[in-house]
Amino acid sequence: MTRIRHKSLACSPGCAVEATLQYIDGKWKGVILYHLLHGTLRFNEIRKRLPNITQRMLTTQLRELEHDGFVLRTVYPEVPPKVEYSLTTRGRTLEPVIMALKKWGDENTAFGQDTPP
Amino acid sequence: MTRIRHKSLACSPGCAVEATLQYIDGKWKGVILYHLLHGTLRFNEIRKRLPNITQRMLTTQLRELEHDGFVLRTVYPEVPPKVEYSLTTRGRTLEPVIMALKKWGDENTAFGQDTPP
DNA sequence: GCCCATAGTATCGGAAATGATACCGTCATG
DNA sequence: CATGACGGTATCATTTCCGATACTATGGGC
Repeated sequence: MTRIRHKSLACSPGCAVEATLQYIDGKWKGVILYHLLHGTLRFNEIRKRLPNITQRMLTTQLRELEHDGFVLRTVYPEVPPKVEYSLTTRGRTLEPVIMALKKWGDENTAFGQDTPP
Repeated sequence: MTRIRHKSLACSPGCAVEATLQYIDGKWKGVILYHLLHGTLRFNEIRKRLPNITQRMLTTQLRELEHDGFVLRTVYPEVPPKVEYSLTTRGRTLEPVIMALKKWGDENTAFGQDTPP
């Protein structure tokens, strides 16, 4: 059910590079983590920030991030449901990585913008 | 023929993160770039450093890296063939990204080793 | 009674990424 | 004349990922 990533990983030195990439690949995880760096968000709040993601994708990506220990999922027993997502301590260790990605993207692609809510 | 990556990219702010990831995803590119950071390498030298990659995969990944302007491919008209791969200036701009990935991997996974040739 | 919001699941199908395997050309060596 | 080194291609099968769509539960407001 939960995807079986992080399989063989049989490179030699630069293996650490691959290992890290395995965690943040998946088309949406990078951005999700980026947004969570700025604070706790509810499910639909994340969704608004990722206009093209489907509900299913967001759910699975969040589940994987949770499974990998980067994200904390807090369910409030209310109706309508309320679920908050935030970074764990381990999740925050990815900050330098995410920011390096962001920086490169800003400087080398057509995305130097930041639209505040 | 050449894969059509870098498609929609319709996230809002953290888009730059995704944009960068699109270039270095692909299961092998990260490591390839990492090894090339240390200097020019021939085809089979790279292959030795990535025990599990198939010839086809190495070729396609290198072609994509070349297409994206990160890698320079130099063919020497000799027999047997000799082809060298090195980073372009643009390729070197990825160094902080690669090193951030490497560092995180070293500190947070079971890959704190570096086996010298 | 009916609709809405929230945070999901379930199911299906297609596209894309990766892997396995076999083959190619040329010259040097034995 | 067979073999090996090097840097590939070609073809096919499989795995994996991703998207579209439909469905669910519950309580509050109208």
